Amino acid sequence: MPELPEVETVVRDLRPQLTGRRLIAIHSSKAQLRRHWPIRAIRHLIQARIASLHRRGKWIVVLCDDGQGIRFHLGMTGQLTVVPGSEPLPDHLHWWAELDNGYQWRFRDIRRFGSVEWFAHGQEALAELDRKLGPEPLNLPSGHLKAVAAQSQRCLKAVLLDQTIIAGVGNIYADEALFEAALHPARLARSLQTSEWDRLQRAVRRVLRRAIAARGSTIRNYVGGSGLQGRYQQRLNVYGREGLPCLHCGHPIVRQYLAGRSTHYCAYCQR
DNA sequence: AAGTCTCCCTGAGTGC
DNA sequence: TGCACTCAGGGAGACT
Repeated sequence: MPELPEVETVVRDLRPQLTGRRLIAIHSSKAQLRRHWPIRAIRHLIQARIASLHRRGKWIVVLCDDGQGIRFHLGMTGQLTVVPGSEPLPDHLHWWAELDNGYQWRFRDIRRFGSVEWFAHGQEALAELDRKLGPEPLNLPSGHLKAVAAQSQRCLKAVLLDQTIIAGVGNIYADEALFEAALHPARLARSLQTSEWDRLQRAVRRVLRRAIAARGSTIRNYVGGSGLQGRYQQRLNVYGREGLPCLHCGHPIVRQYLAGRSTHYCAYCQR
């Protein structure tokens, strides 16, 4: 399940493999993804040269030197990789581009929750994300969470998952950050003290930084841009550990359905 | 307006 | 072994 650390890893892996490369041919499958890939986009992108790769929240935007852009979302099972063109095409491949060095840039997505979009003006793809997403959690303005959520009637889990509040946190890292901050996921946002907001904000940043350093978490299908799996799943404190002893106090980890997602926490450590 | 629910999708896991 | 069933969840849009 790609969240910010996984998407960041993909972008870092792809950047040296794609930057400066020219697109020779583009193919897209008939299976419908969450967004329609316009057929005319292929004609426009042929011979375009890739200039830069960007991550915003869980989104990836690739800009070409003529201003065009391609925007990806990995959804649940999306995989964006660059492989030698001689490698056989896998199943669930939805979009792929032939590069000028004989490699192929591939987007594979088993569950098709992901998306590929073409933009005549790639900067607009980024601007649109800036309009609808909250700030990046790795450099949040201090006091941001309190400023935007202190009046909210929602629980903390819902606040962390809301991409308009902070961009890039998903189910795994929301649970991990709440454990790190020793805050109960069902706590109402409006009940938090300033010091608790600060603790939560620091915890989010710490958890994400550590996860990026470990190349993210591979729960089922995630792989980085070079096809490598992540390692952070070995360091998760609560996510996926229902019934197992809390690594801090030994009480069993509880799982509860919250904000539409299964939520894991230690009822003893997180009040 | 703010918050919650439903839907999309497929493979893995479970129980009989 | 085979089959039916459940579960996983990001984001869009419908609904309360």
